[in-house]
Amino acid sequence: MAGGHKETPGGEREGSPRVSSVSHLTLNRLSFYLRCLRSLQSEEVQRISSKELANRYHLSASQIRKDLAQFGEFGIRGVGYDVAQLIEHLSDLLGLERLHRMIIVGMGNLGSALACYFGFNSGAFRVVAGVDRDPAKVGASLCGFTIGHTDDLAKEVRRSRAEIGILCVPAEAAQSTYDELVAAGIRGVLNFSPIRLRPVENVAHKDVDLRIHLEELAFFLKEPLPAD
Amino acid sequence: MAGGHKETPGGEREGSPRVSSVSHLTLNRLSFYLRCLRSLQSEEVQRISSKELANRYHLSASQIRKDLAQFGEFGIRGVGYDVAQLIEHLSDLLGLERLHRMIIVGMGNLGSALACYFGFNSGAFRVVAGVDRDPAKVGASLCGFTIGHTDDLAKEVRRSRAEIGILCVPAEAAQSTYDELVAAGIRGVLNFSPIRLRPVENVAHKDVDLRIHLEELAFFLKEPLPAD
DNA sequence: AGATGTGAATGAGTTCACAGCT
DNA sequence: AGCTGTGAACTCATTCACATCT
Repeated sequence: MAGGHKETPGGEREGSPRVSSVSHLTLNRLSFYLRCLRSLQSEEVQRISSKELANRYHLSASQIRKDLAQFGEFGIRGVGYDVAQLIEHLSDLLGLERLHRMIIVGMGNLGSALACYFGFNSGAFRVVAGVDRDPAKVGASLCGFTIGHTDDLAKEVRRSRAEIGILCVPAEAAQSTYDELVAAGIRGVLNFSPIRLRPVENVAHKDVDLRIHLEELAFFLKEPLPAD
Repeated sequence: MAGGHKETPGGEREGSPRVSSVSHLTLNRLSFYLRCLRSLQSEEVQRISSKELANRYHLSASQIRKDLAQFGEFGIRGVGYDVAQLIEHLSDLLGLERLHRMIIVGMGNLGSALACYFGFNSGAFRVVAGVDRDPAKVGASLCGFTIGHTDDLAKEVRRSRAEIGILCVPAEAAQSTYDELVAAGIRGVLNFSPIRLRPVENVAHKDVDLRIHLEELAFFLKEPLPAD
């Protein structure tokens, strides 16, 4: 087996040989903390302790501290954390201080939806291009860009200066499209197709398998309802 | 899932002891194994050892065996696993033997896309209903059902006999809509809204936060590309 | 022999508990 | 006093190694 990267088959696998090894669990929590802090800021809260943050959002205080301490001393002992400052630090840490341009490959149901999805077009993220194989779709405009043809993928990536590719093509096309994206110089890929990609060095990579989430739910629905 | 790792999807009550204490990591792997096995079956492979399965799909042989052994002795020592039999066992185990009817709440970009998404309308899953607050959307037909009004949520759930709710409403509406779904008798919820729901006993529950995946990617894009 | 199933060892991730700073 | 930051304890998850079965 090649380099020892940890994998969670079918669910989230996370790419790139990591130099600074932060677990994706920690990263996800940091993202979540950031969201909480923004909410607090809008409520004009200026300082917060790990304990209160934990109470408000059902988190663990010691875990908040551990997570943050990994990256420096952001808090003030005896006081807590400065909300604005911590937002600043976390945004910086997560790479959210600049805009990330994204291209969607495969403008089917899911691709089209994501192109206009608020979560993909707010804050540090923006969908700036999209391509599809189907000539009938090419040329259509939606949510701020005009759909190009998948044959021009590399050109579209360069033109739009996208650094993240959102892969929404069917399973059969996923690996080849991924390789094209990488060849075009993409730096990160969010893969919605239900297959495992052969990942490339130095390209960040995240699988999101929507079906698998349903199957997880199904497992719990199978269990007999405890009639209490 | 946003932060916590200790999520307890569904009210954890003692039903079958071994069934209720399966980690979601294991469950996701089982789903993935099942997919691999189906692919093998379509290639007419009849028997496979954990080692070969692992090699083919970049998994860990001992983990495959551990995962499966949790639920019984499905293999034949000295031989391997019977593909068809194991598919049967896994489908059964994951509750994929019967159809799961689903209702989408919030027919915006994402909701509409999921309604017609293949992964949500194949195998054991089918979207059978959808509702929205916007009267302009109510009455429209797509992908096999007619959009109802969110005010009639409980009625729609009953009429369509949906057991899973797909929550695609904005953050503000998420908690109240969740509560309505639960009151309407829904048994599982897949939550795409970016907030943490206060979960209810005995309702299976899974958060899928698409934005957080982007933020995870952004972190790796921020890092200096390792030259090693 | 050859592969499973499983206790034991290792490793990852989380919580505890407290030293040390404000 | 109060709260952070952190080593140590603990829990959960994966890998190893081998006894066990075909």
